[in-house]
Amino acid sequence: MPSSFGFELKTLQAFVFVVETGNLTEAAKRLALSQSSVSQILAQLEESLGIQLMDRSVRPMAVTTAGRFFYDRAQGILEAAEITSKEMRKADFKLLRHVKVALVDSIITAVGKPLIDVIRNRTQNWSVVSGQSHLHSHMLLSKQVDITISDDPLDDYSGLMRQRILQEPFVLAVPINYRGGADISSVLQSLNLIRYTSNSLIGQQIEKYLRRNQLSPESHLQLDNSFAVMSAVASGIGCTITTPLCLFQSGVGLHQVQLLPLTDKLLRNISLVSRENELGDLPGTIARDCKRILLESYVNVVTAVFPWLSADITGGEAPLGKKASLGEKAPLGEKAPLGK
DNA sequence: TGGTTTATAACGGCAACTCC
DNA sequence: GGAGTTGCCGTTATAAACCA
Repeated sequence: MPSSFGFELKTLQAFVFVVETGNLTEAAKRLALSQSSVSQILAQLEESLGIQLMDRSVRPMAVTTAGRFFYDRAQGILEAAEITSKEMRKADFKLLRHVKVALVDSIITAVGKPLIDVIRNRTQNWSVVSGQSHLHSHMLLSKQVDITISDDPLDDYSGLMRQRILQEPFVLAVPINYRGGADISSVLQSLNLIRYTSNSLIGQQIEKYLRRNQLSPESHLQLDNSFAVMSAVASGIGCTITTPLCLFQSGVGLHQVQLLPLTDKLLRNISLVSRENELGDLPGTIARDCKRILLESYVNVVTAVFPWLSADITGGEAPLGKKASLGEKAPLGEKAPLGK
């Protein structure tokens, strides 16, 4: 099949040899072809490109300006082809070349360092972007990233592989000196609700929950990040509905607020989503590592302060505290197993 | 003018394709 | 599956152009 580019690698090789030797006969020797063949190859190359690469008015023929430009490009193409050829022959695909991961802010703030270490150890090259989860779906579908770790499992799209790495309950966060009733109606009667902005996924989930429970607190304060929300709660401005991970990643001390359970349970899932059949077992491996990291760096810390949360924070199907993240036995409060 | 380099016509080998 | 056809790629032979 003729190449749609107007040249093939072998043709480029011949042209490069002609330029480097300045001589068809010498180039032909290097290529183990006849001088005639090289002459024809060169003529066909010029015809298909529609431009003169060699000046034949002088002997030996000289390269034209266009030819000089094409020579530089041809060298680059041949070098890339050679590298690719060597890499393919080595056939070492245990490490993927470049993996791009999008992480929801709460994950990267809470466990970013160990998680990036995991990605670094599993790939040759990597890049991580953060941001709000609603932006990640488009990036994954348009192949701007390879993996997302966020609270959006992209259930509406096919051809994706999803692995839940954390399930946690939404909770009521109230100032540390709050002494009123523990149910949400009582809390909202005495405290302003500090909301997450409605364009965030977590904000939308909370709004849905409020409508379902026929609660319509006034909207005085709407903030776009967990640090701002939790700082406002800690300083006594009001209460919020959030998750333990959001509190954990906010940087506000766990002892600076009270957490109360929601009577009508609302859960938040953090999932690792990747395109099917593209990355081998890497997504599964990273998902397992994520669960381990979350158990060690987050769950154990949070449940030490709020033991009643241990029943509701799970990774995968089983409660993280009871069956550990990797199917290992690590009761909450005990040291999670290190390493793989 | 002879040696060197390049272009071109004619031809062969081979793989892919078609037809029976 | 085998025979015929086609097109591509390469070769040889040779003519033409260039240079010292």
